[in-house]
Amino acid sequence: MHWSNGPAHRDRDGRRDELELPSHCAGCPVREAGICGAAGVDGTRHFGHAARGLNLGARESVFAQGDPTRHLFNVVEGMVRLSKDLPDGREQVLGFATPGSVLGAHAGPMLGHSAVAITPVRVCQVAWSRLERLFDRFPPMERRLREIVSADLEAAQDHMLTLGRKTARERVATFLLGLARKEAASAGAPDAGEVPVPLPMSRADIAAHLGLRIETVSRTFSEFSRKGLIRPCGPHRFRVPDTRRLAGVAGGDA
Amino acid sequence: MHWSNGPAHRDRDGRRDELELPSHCAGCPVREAGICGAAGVDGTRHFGHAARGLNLGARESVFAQGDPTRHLFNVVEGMVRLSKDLPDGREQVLGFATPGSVLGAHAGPMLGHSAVAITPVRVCQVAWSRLERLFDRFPPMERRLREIVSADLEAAQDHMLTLGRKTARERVATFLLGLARKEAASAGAPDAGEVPVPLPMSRADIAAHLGLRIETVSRTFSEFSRKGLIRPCGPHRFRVPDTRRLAGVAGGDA
DNA sequence: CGGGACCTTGATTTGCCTCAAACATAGTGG
DNA sequence: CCACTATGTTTGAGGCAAATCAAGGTCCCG
Repeated sequence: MHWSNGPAHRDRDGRRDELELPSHCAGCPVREAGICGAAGVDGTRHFGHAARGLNLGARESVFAQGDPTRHLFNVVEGMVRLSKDLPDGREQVLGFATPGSVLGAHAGPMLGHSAVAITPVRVCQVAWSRLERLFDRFPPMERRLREIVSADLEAAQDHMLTLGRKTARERVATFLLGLARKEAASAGAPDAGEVPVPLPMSRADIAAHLGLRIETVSRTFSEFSRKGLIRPCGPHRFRVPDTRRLAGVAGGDA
Repeated sequence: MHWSNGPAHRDRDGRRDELELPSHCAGCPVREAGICGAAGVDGTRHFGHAARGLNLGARESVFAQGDPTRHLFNVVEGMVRLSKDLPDGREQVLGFATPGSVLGAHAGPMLGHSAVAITPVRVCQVAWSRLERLFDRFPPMERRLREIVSADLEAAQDHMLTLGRKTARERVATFLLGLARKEAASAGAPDAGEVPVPLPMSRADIAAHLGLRIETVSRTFSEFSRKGLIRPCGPHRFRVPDTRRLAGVAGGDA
């Protein structure tokens, strides 16, 4: 192959691509799931040049409630806690963002919630001003963003059902089952059983997510352990021996 | 004006427009707020031809949880109750759609909730298959839809805070205040005080929205009346004498 | 080995739910 | 026009699930 002056500069179809991507995009694990991958290699390249990679340590803030809506973020690695505060200090955790999640997709000029890293986190940051120009050029990117926001809305609606109508036991079971299913899906496991599920957030975060108090969450974890619904491996990891049984306690959701 | 062969066939800029719109779009009150108005008169015309107007009576269903995602709906007139059911019959009302709201913007193949008319309703129905072609031709429409879905997501997040962290009194106050503000905004009033606010939904709907029981909602209404926080005009209309005071009971939300 | 953050467990209180019944209001048919 | 029913709303009394109050335990890190 006399025309090749280096290894793997063309992919198996003979098109150039990886070569022309910004270095921080080349091995990105969420490219296909994220906005950047929606408009082909050309779109990814332009997106990559408009974006900036950020690394944050645990407890560092991505943005705070009330900040101006200047950037969109794509979570690449780690977990981010999204929360909304009442003026008197009460706090609701809206959800936990994982790789592939989009943050900051607000319609208004102010962000309605805060985003704080729970674990070390890598995010991709793009200014809205640049993003709008990208969307004009690559409409599939905007479509992808719309689909992601729609999926977030559906998740929010599921959680409204949980908060409004489920008991403490059902809420905790729903939460653990959701984590386990997500973990199984991202690990490619067929069923959520016996996959060790990481639980990086604190009991306080879980309580604030489920509309409960720390003590109630802790008691419910203990009860589930006693009944064999979960098998904890330290306070921040667990297994689900019988997915079906946990789903029964969770009360379904369709 | 010898070239004019009829009244008002050209607008004040001299361009043709109303003339070429489908008759059901000509006087549409939500055109500017909706998806259809996002891409100029040309976009509205194409949207109007792809859409079908539907009139529904109270209690009639727009769509049901589990239905395939085939159409997008734009509410033109009336109020629609969005709800999500648990298999055992418990139900959470996710929200109440009013003129301008978009329904059926789901990413997945199945609808995650039901939509039922509370009052007589007029909606505009478009098949997703046609809508996607419209979006390809008029990207601003897709942008508008994205913005609407983002706003819905933010509303859902506000409601998660209400469901997860507020007391019964705060929930009811938040709900009534929200209705009053929306009514004042749509009536063009500067403040929500003294505008009579319609309350078309039943106590059961309100309870199912706020994660409470009917009795609790009714008791709280009675308490608010006694304290002068609201002035009911029959069970389905009320006034807010002092917006500030009601907002105090609502516990804020930013 | 001391200090602090986090988690678990126990005892008690309470806000909302549950159960129960009376009271409106509207529609129906005699 | 008025029983009669169905549907929705209000009010009352008592119970319970989760909050609150209060220790004590565990883990990590300096």
